[in-house]
Formats: sequence, structure tokens, C-alpha cells
Amino acid sequence: MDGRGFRLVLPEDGYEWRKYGQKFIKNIGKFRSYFKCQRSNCRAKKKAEWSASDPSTLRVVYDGVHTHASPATESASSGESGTSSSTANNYNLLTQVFGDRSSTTSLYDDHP
DNA sequence: CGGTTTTGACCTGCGC
DNA sequence: GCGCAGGTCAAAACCG
Repeated sequence: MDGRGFRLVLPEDGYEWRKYGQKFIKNIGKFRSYFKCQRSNCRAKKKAEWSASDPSTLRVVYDGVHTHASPATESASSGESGTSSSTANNYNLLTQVFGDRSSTTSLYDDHP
């Protein structure tokens, strides 16, 4: 890690991600980090985008779907009804985290 | 020791 | 057809 500047702190979503790249997007003038789910059967990808001068404005974009249950989500949703929906549950928690920080920037990346 | 992270370079797709 | 942009991969270094 750099150990020299500021470490970006992303909202904990409950999944484990491995950073595999970072680039500056000239189109929007912001930085973008690329994360991949560490699961073997999980092809889910996560992208974090934040302003070059405003690291507080974080934009997280999830791509793909998790093929495994999220560990943290499971314990976090222990209060849920006995019926677990699996995928829908995961996104439910993520939406919670996003609405807390990235509601400023309006952008919907969802897939077609 | 293992695992993870970081930077650079490379590749592809699309636009004009 | 070429250029640009964005995205991904690889290797190396460092930490616990």
C-alpha cells in the first residue's frame, strides 16, 4: 500500500473483494478502483469511483451476481424472517449501505 | 509463509 | 483506418 497518502475507506458490504486495478477516468475526472469477489464460483465485480478532490463522495457499482451466500449478510440479517431469499437478500443489504453515502450522485448502473 | 496490495503495460471496443 | 478510452492482467513488494 502506499503508506504515504490517504487510504480510501469503502463501505463494508459484507463480501470479500480483491483490488485488481485502479485508473483515473478522464471522462468524469474521477478515480475508479476495480474489485473482484474472491469466491471461486462468484464472478461478481465491484467498482468504486470517487472524485479526485472529494474522497468522501464514493460511488460503488456492483456488476454481476453473487453465486454464494454472503457471510456478513447472513449474520447481519439474522433478524430477518426465516425465509431467506439468497440473492435478493444480498442486494437488500447493499442498497442499505449505498443509500447512506452515495445518494448524492445520481447514477444508475444496473444491467439491462 | 501466505495472502494481499500496488504500479505499469497491454488489450479490446467504439467513435469519427 | 486510426485514435482514444476504459478495462484487465501480470509481477513485485509488503504486511500479519
